[in-house]
Amino acid sequence: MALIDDDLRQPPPDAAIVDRVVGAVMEQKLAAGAKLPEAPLCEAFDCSRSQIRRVLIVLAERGVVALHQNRGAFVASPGAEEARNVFAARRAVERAIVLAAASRIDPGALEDLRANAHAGCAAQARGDRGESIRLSGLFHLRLAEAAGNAVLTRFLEDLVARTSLIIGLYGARATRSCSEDAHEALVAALAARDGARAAELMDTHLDHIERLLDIRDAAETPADIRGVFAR
Amino acid sequence: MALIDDDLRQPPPDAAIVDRVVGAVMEQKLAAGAKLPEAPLCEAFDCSRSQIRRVLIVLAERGVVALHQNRGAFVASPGAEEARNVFAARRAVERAIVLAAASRIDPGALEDLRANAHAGCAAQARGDRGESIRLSGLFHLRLAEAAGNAVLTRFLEDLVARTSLIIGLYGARATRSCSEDAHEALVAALAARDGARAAELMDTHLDHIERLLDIRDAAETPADIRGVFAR
DNA sequence: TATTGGCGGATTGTCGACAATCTTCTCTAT
DNA sequence: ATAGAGAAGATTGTCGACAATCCGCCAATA
Repeated sequence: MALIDDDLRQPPPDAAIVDRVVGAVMEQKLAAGAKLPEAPLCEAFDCSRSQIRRVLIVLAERGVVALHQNRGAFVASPGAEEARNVFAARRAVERAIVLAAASRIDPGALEDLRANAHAGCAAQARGDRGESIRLSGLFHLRLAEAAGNAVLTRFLEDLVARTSLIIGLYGARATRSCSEDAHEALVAALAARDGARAAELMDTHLDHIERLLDIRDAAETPADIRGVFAR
Repeated sequence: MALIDDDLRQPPPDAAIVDRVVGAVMEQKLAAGAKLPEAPLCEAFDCSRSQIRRVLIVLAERGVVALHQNRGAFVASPGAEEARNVFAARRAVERAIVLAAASRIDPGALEDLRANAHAGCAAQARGDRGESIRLSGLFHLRLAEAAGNAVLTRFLEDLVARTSLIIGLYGARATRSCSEDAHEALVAALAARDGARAAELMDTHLDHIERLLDIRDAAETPADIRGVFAR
């Protein structure tokens, strides 16, 4: 029996909390603009306020939450320009990732991706939107890991989370997060070690997702009046 | 006369402190691995410990400092693999930046870059290493701003700072931070709106810098023994 | 009825104090 | 003389309390 780790739970490490919040954003459990008060977060992860505060700083740095002076933390709500910039950045980063992956991916990782693409296709076929989104994000992240560049992987983690927010904000209801066929085609190109083709497919894939969205700044709300004169 | 902002100085905002530290790293005033105790930082920016602590978290998130449990903050010291990954990421990010800049840069920004490249060349000619490094970094960052993608610009800010650390760690004494000719050639390609050529030049430029370095993991130092068994 | 002003509760920001850990110096024993 | 144990000092991590600010509600007035 464990003498340590008794029934009083120890608080999770910072990174775990960050991942949980990012995960919630990616699965669209947290909508863009949602308030994130400190007290509920403390209870949810039962930890101290200092820890939550630290986590919120990290999330802000990643562009997933926005901190407003004396008003607290909110899930980020990217405007039209930022949304387009995120997609452009993703194209740049993922292009480099597939090029690297094409030349160094191992059979195990390849099979992993294939299974993921297949499962995603199935989830989408049976209308399981949440699982489909989750698997789609996971596909891109696993691919990044297979490319073996931790710096690019880190960049992509942030971009994927922000993309989820963007899809939630600008996505029409018909939007499927990822056409899973594209993932399977990508796996095929990677299996053939055809980097150029994989890069082309990835670019088309991301462009397709962006085109399915209606990225336009919303008409100014009463709240914007505040922003105009803020500071 | 100013009634506000009297002679008791208010502490600078977090972002200002972050920029100062990043700037010090870029100008090689702070060597990789240097310890950053909280108390001296508090005095330097005369601010509270909580603020410094917040800043250190941000810097850690950017990969510029490393936080060790109960040991404090240190300027990051990228290993060989991380160093190569940073260069690969820079190639990906800067390629996207020059492609965007080639089609949308305005004459003013172009002239700004030209002047920077010229000044950098002069600084290098007269052996002013510090100024040369500073201008070189500035060139890439200004170019990123001209590309108009804040997300990519942010990525590049981190990468440039980390590159400075890498050059400090692996650069032979003969290493010039940037062959400034490359910057002038880049400006010419941008002026001609030749995105493909600019991308090619940038890739060569970064590759050249990387090749001038001797990126290999050092033999394990006594200090590393601690790290191996830490935790 | 709609807008303004003000009050109370709630939330956030900051500071100081204390506990935990690490580092360094000293002393001792082999 | 060197290695190891131990104590003193310094540094970091965490918590709680207090001040400052914001939000929602209610009344008052035009």
